[in-house]
Amino acid sequence: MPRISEQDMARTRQRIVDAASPRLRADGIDGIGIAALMKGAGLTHGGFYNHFASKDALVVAVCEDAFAASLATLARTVDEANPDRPSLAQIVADYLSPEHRDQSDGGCPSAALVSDAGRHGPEIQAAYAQGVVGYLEGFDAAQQLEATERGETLDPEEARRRSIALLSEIVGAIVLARAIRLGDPDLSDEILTVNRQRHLEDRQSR
Amino acid sequence: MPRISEQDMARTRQRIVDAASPRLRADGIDGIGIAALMKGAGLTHGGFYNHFASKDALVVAVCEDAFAASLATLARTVDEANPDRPSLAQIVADYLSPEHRDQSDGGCPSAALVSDAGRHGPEIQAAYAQGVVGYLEGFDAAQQLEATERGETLDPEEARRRSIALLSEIVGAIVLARAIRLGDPDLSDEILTVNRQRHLEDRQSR
DNA sequence: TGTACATCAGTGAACGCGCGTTCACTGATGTAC
DNA sequence: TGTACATCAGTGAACGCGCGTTCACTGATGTAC
Repeated sequence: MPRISEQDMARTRQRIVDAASPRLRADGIDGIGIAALMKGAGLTHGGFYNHFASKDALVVAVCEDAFAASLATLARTVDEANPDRPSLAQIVADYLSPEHRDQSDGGCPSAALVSDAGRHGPEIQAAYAQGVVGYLEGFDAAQQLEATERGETLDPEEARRRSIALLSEIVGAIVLARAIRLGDPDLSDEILTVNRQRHLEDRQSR
Repeated sequence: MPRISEQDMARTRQRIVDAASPRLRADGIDGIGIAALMKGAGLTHGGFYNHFASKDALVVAVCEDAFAASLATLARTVDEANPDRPSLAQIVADYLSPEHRDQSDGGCPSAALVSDAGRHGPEIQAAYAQGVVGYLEGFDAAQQLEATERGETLDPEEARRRSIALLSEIVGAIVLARAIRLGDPDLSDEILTVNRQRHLEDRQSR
């Protein structure tokens, strides 16, 4: 009965999400309009509401999607089947790299959307919070695995506290580095470098 | 010759800055318009350009003003003439309090404007960067004073690294806490609490 | 002191533009028989 | 198999609105004489 299959509908919807994701991160939720986002997906703006009830609903979908992709990378740190799995330190080093700072349209949605989420409603904040929960669980798991490999045990509550502090520090570092990239490039680099090094020291002294 | 004195002009300009400062922090640079900001200052929007060359110029002025006020509070930690001067730990505890999180229109401009700065031009980023430099200098000075009081010496480079890590952590913690306040209030509180406690431990173990 | 004039901060209409959302329409696809 | 009809994803004009900025104007204040 429908003109196109459910599968095609889902594909188009995903195309909209894929096109919107980088632009929302780069320009902010209020920094780019429906028309431009739909044009980026190769569509006209009127059809948007066949797929989403509102712009907020799209933002929720983008949050879910972007966090899922980001968490998949994090999950590789605990993929015991993968002999080349990255360490948590490696993940942090990548996160705090100048490349990640300068790639504002991709990368971690935590960093790109954090202030936007704070200025929007409960639906968007709930989607964002789910992503934060996922990050903390990923950090917890990575810490536990690395402790086990060193033959140590790690109190789950202590692991959680470290995960929260780690997420706060890397999110803070990258948003600060991005905020002054054009205004004081040296200080921007220094913020990334210092936080990268401090995390390495932490790991070594443990 | 001029209709009103230079002093009156400066007063009106300051009134615009004072009215704009909380609203820009709460709604974001792109979240509120010139007309609304001028109305908040009791003026009509057309006169705006008698005082500022552009909206960006106002944002620069607001950055300078808000950081100056914030840094004045920080400077009290090293005011040796003040017997009741707050410790750095107290400053951090206030910064990471639920009250500061919920007062999104005031408080630290670092936190409120960090993502906005990242999405705007070099002028705004330069003003923002100046504020960050001020914060770091304030943290350095407070650490040195507290080390001296404990009869210790603190390597300036180590102090700077700690200042950078501290600023990253508290900015990250508060923007994350604000981003999920409506979506997961318990986790929002937990992020503040954990970072507060970690900072206290740090100080004790040193 | 009184009058004519110049200055210019502030007013409010207007500029072109983009916003989120609605809606009458289109035309390719599917079903019914 | 062929034809009539229903569905509905996608189109593009339009809704009312707010944006940053410009500009002709106003009227209170200052200077000149």
